[in-house]
Amino acid sequence: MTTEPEPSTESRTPLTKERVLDAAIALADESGIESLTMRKLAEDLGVEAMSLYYHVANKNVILDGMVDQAFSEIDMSFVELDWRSAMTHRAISVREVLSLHPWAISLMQSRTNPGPALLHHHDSVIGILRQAGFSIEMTAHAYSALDAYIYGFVSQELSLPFDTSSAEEAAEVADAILESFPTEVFPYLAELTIEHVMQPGYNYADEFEFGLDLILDSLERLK
Amino acid sequence: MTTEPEPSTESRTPLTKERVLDAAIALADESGIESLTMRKLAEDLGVEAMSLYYHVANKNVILDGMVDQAFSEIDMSFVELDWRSAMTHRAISVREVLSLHPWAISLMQSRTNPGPALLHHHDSVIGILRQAGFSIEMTAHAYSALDAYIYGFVSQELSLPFDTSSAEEAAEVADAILESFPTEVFPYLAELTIEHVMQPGYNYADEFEFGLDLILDSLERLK
DNA sequence: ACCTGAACACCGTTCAAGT
DNA sequence: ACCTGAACACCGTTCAAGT
Repeated sequence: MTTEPEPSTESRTPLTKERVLDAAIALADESGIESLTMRKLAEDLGVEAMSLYYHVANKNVILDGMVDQAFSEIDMSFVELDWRSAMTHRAISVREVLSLHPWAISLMQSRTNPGPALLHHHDSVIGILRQAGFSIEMTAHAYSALDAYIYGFVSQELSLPFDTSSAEEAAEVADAILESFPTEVFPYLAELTIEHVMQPGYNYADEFEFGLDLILDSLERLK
Repeated sequence: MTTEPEPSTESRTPLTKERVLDAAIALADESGIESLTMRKLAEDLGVEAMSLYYHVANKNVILDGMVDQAFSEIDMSFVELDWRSAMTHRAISVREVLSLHPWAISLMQSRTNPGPALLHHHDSVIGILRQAGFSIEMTAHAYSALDAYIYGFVSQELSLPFDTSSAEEAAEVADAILESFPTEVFPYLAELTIEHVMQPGYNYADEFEFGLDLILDSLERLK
């Protein structure tokens, strides 16, 4: 019985901003952004909370870094495709990354310091539209509409209290909501829920590409 | 010099859940959702923090109530219009209310208890689409796409560090971002910023209806 | 019936101090 | 150079107690 636990080799590696960021992302991925406290983060890294302040100025620096890290994970191979395929692939890839890191979209919306990965991503998307012949103005319109749609869809999806690719879970939740009011009071809501959402095979996740195509169809026409 | 300050007539009115909710909304509107603490809210109401727990089970009940209150403020007169005008007017009205209560959209996304005002709103929108001849499936597609777009646009707009209906403020912020990197590194981003965003008369807020029309145009074609 | 004081288990952060 | 203990000014919430 020694008085000190053996120091793990991991905890002996000196801290760096990178290690702090990686640990913050791992913690937020696993336990949710509300579990990301300076004290818990320090614990995961084998140090005291106060040690973190030697490597980052404050918690906001960590949050900004996490967002940019997430953006750097977006698959950029869409830059090789024609504009419409490129927009589709980038939308799917953005959605994938944001679903993998459910904290990212809310952080994005509360933080306003664009990092290098975000700027690079923006530049690539704008470049594709410009090279495809979209005017500057139409490029701005297109980018605004696509981003609003993508972020809005993912926000909605992440805020639903069930896995959107599971028809069973969706049906259960829909059923619970249905039972909270008489169907005569909200007849159209009841109809849509019973005859669509609660049907086997319904998949809210499938709505993503449908809505995306609505926007892309119109853009193609206006090009 | 009396030992007790005169009790204001206001603070003598007994608390109710409604008064707590109204005060919570007033506080969040004025000082931001991060200022809404049980202690500050109690102070505004002239009681101690612990008194609030006699009227509401916990803070989440207040947050849920605030969201539904905001939804009840949406102008419902769109129900009289043809489907396309109705969708446009309801989108504009939702955006207005969410801009008036900047805390509402983030609360909506973190809370999952739909209140009566939200359910009624959903039912009305679905009813318009169904009566206009949209199939159940197409109604689901349309609603999903429109809501994703509306909430996404408002989220983006509220997260920008300037008033989106001010061309001057947008240009200033754009200029600051531009100076954070050499223009050769992100040429397309630089071009869009300099030749569009920083031009006099540019108004990000104007993008809202353009993107909305992209979706509505496609829906009209598919109807 | 309605409100409160004291307490608990948390936060982020500062600062002087340790090695 | 890197880490920490103690402290500060906060949180939401419980509970027994006051009127």
